Amino acid sequence: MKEISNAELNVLNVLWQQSPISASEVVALLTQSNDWHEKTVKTLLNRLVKKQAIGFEKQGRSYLYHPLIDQSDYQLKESESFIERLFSGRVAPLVAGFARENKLSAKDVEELQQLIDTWQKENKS
Amino acid sequence: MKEISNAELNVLNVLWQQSPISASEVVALLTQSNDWHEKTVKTLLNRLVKKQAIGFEKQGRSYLYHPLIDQSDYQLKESESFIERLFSGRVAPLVAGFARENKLSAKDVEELQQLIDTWQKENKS
DNA sequence: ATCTATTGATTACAGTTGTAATTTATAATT
DNA sequence: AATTATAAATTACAACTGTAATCAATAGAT
Repeated sequence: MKEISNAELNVLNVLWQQSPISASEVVALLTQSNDWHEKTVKTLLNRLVKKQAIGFEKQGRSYLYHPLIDQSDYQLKESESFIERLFSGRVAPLVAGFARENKLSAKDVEELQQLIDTWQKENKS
Repeated sequence: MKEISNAELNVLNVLWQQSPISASEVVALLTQSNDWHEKTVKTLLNRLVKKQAIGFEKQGRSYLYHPLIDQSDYQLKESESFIERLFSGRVAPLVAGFARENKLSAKDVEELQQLIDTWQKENKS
């Protein structure tokens, strides 16, 4: 599938949070948070449709949009390629950067500990 | 600073591993690994110079290039923006994806545990 | 001294992206 | 029915990207 640009991802993020959703609602959310013009949001919706990242159903005069790609799948694929490009494939150094800059929340740490515990249980040699 | 494109990052990664380094060496490495034409690599070197991401010194007929931006700084800034865009700023879900797909190495896990321990020591309320 | 090969500089060119404005179709209003 | 407002579709346009080819300068070879 075609790459999703940064601006487009903002739109997709909205649909992942709430869907189906009308163009006007997306516009309302994004003109606010991103200070975008209505036309800009419409363009991005169109491009996402062309890229087959989202779909829609006619709802009278307007459309109701919904994602066609799964958020987890997308997150995983992008994470892998990001980590590969910037960290030669290893994830710990990324987390180390966050730790160094105090960007880890207590919740993050708790979840990470949980992941590690599970991993170790499963990989008990 | 100007954004560094994907293709450019490949070049920068080479300089972060070895520097100073001549154009011909960079070309040798990247034509191999990335199947790029020599001219392509030269273009990318030029663009990185224009973006002030790398610099060079004349070495007779040719140049010796070196990075001007710090790899750790770059990694951190990009990681933060990536995590923000895809995971609303939380890093644990990214690691969870890696765990789920068995992309965590033993070394990763060990380092993560170390990070957590340190974090907890420092955040002992 | 002239020709040639090499290296850096400039130019090319189509596709993508950010950021809309314009056009067209249609639903609502007068 | 004619006019207006609204939503979607099409068009715009410059900057950035990927991917080179061509041009220009200069160091070596003859």
